[in-house]
Amino acid sequence: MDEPRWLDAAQQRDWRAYVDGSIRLNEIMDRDLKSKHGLSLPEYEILVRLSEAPERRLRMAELAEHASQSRSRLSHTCSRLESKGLVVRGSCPNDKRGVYAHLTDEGFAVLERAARDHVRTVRAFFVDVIDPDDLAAIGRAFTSVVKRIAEEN
Amino acid sequence: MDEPRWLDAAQQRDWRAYVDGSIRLNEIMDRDLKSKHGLSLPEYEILVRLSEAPERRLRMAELAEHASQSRSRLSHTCSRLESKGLVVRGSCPNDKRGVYAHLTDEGFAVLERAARDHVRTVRAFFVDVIDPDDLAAIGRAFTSVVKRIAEEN
DNA sequence: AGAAGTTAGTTGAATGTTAAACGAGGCCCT
DNA sequence: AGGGCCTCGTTTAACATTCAACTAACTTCT
Repeated sequence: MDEPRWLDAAQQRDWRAYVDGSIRLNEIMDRDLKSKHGLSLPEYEILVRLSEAPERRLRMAELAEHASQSRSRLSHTCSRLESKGLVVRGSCPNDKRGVYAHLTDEGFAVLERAARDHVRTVRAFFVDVIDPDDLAAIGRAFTSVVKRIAEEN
Repeated sequence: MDEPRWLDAAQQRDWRAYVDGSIRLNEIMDRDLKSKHGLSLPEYEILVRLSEAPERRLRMAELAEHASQSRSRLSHTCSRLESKGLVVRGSCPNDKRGVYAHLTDEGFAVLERAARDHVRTVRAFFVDVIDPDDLAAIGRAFTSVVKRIAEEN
């Protein structure tokens, strides 16, 4: 039965502030991108990762990993992005199972415009409202979290 | 055209660590609750808020606010919870438009069991892998974020 | 009182996500 | 070569979420 170690009051307060804030922050980002650029946050994330990759393309599995999405979800989302003309999929020369997702010029253009607004929102609701030291702490903390989760598997 | 203030390298790193970590953390929590207790994370959140309310009940709008969900979403989710027998809805004496969501005894029992596992997961992947000072920083930071978002409207 | 405007909550349709199953190709071993 | 096993990406159907429309009830103003 084994009683768990419950969080103390301060830990609980901090954890909840995070849970709450992160949900609301997500909503804001999503709403903002959708209304101004017709992109959902996950779609935006995909475009970002592609834009940073060499030749602006990535294998589906890599892209899924970078964008923290399931493969299935990525597959669906890419289909949508493809039908909007922001991404094209092509086959992979050395591995015939493989598929490259490639950011189109239009995709890049949309992303460039979206990123301008996005960074303003990130500042307005996150970076510029918190202490720089706290931002660094967040960076450290979530880097540990990501590492911990990666180890799990 | 008004060039935005882009994030510097450190800010970008920290922001991304957070985005990445929070997505993955959510997935872990959700998967864990689902597999062990048949609850999604949003469902769990609803039960928690109800359990803490006086008489274990809240008006739909308050509950939506506490659980950071849209009213529509809450309505659907509550229907599901109701059909599982974890929640019942009843009418509100003074405001006839109003509806109370009320945690059932079974809902409370399910929550109690789920919470034990949940806190372990929260510790294993979050609280116990980060520095206590960083946790405090997270608390401060996201409290500001929530406040900032609340002011927006 | 009663018209106009607000707020509470739900609904249904469109959209997005998840979970499981699948086909196709690669890899390794004998 | 070919059997067994793994990975790649997609597909389908079930499920959850969003968005806009809606009813009912409260409020305000005259």
